[in-house]
Amino acid sequence: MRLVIARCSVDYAGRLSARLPLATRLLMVKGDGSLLVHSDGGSYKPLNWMSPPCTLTTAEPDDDQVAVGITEIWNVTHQKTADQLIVSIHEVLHDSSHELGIDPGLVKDGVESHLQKLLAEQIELLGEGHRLVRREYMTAIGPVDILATDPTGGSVAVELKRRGDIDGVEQLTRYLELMNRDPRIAPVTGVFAAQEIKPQARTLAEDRGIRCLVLDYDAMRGVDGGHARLF
Amino acid sequence: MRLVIARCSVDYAGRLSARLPLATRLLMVKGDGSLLVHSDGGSYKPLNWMSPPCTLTTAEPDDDQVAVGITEIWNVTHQKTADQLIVSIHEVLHDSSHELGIDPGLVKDGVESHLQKLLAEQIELLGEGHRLVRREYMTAIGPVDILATDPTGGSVAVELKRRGDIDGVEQLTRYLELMNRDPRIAPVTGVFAAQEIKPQARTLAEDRGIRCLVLDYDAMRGVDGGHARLF
DNA sequence: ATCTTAATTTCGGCA
DNA sequence: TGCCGAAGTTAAGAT
Repeated sequence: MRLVIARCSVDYAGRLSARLPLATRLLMVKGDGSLLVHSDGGSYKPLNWMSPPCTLTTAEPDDDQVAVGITEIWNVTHQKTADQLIVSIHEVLHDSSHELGIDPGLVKDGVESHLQKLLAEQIELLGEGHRLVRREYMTAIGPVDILATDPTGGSVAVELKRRGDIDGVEQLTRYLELMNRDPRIAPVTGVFAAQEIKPQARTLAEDRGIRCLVLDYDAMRGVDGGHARLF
Repeated sequence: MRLVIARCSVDYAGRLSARLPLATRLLMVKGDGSLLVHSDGGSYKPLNWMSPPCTLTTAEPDDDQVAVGITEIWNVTHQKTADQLIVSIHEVLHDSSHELGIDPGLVKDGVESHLQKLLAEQIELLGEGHRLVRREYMTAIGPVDILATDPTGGSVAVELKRRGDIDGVEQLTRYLELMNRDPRIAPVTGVFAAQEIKPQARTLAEDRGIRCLVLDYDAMRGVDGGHARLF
């Protein structure tokens, strides 16, 4: 990885056109040739960037460019889309290279897929006598997170979210509409399950006859054998 | 901005738990105290990070930590959510600080508004005999991107997206419901126009009697007189 | 300030 | 490989 602090301007031409006026910024050149342009604020998104696979070539400025103070030009071109990022460097304040090696990568815990797996294993959290039919039950407009049956043998469609807001209720509503048109599985009732359900989402769901279920992730994981938390 | 290259491991505890095993990485400390952890690959998203507003404190490792080779501990805590990022540093390979100043920011050109302008100018892409009524036609629940008339004099509401997915169909459906209740403009038909329409969105749209239209941005820009690109 | 919508989204999973 | 949905989404615009 190469780190350059430079006074520069940046032009991007690709899916849109964009320009960064002259200022001092960090240019991060990664091992795969990709480039990030970062300022000293904002959050993790760079001011501009080029994703791999891409190639970086440097060029000498022409006379006009020298006249306005440009000392070096970087041209980063995407290998498939031909998107282009052009960095006009006026002054280099720092330049260092570092060998990082490949990264083992991030290990996550506590995402929706895990919650889905736990609820499938502990399907009676939906109520006594419930049975799992299958996870990711496919419909024409997408997969229902969990399909189950209630004690009477009726179908139950479960939409699962980490945080339950209105979008999730809308999503479940679409599934229920579609599935209730299919005589093979109708009637289907809905359960909206999340670690946290926002009041507006609860109101909308209950107005539509959808049952809300708040899940305790830690408790569910505890039942699962309780592997320790990080801290 | 402070740039540190270090062998380190990172633990995050907040909305989820995550861990980065020991490896050499770039730690970028921005002027607002936020921290990005970057590897030498991937795209612009860091391996892990803490968004502002947050505070960085450093601590000496305890005896156990010294025993496993930790020389320094960084604790980055979000000021509102109490999310925590803990960097256990084993070895510092580079450490430099740089004054960047505030950035003038990115100037963009060529997004959805441009597509809307082009379609308004080339309204017959909706079909022969169509006429523009107006862009950004206001309704009680928000502006319809384009309102036009078809050859029979009926109203046509157009929802425009760069990428057409289900949300856009829902949005247009709401507009159509509302407008068809207004006897002055009813009946109104819908057109869902985008550079790319996802299959599920197309299914939902056609199920609701909404016509789908795929737009070729480059061709539309060419017809527009072909104003020059940046390069 | 809060909410809604777009993004040069990126990222992971599954057909 | 391509499609689809989630993300510690982030960011910009409107209310």
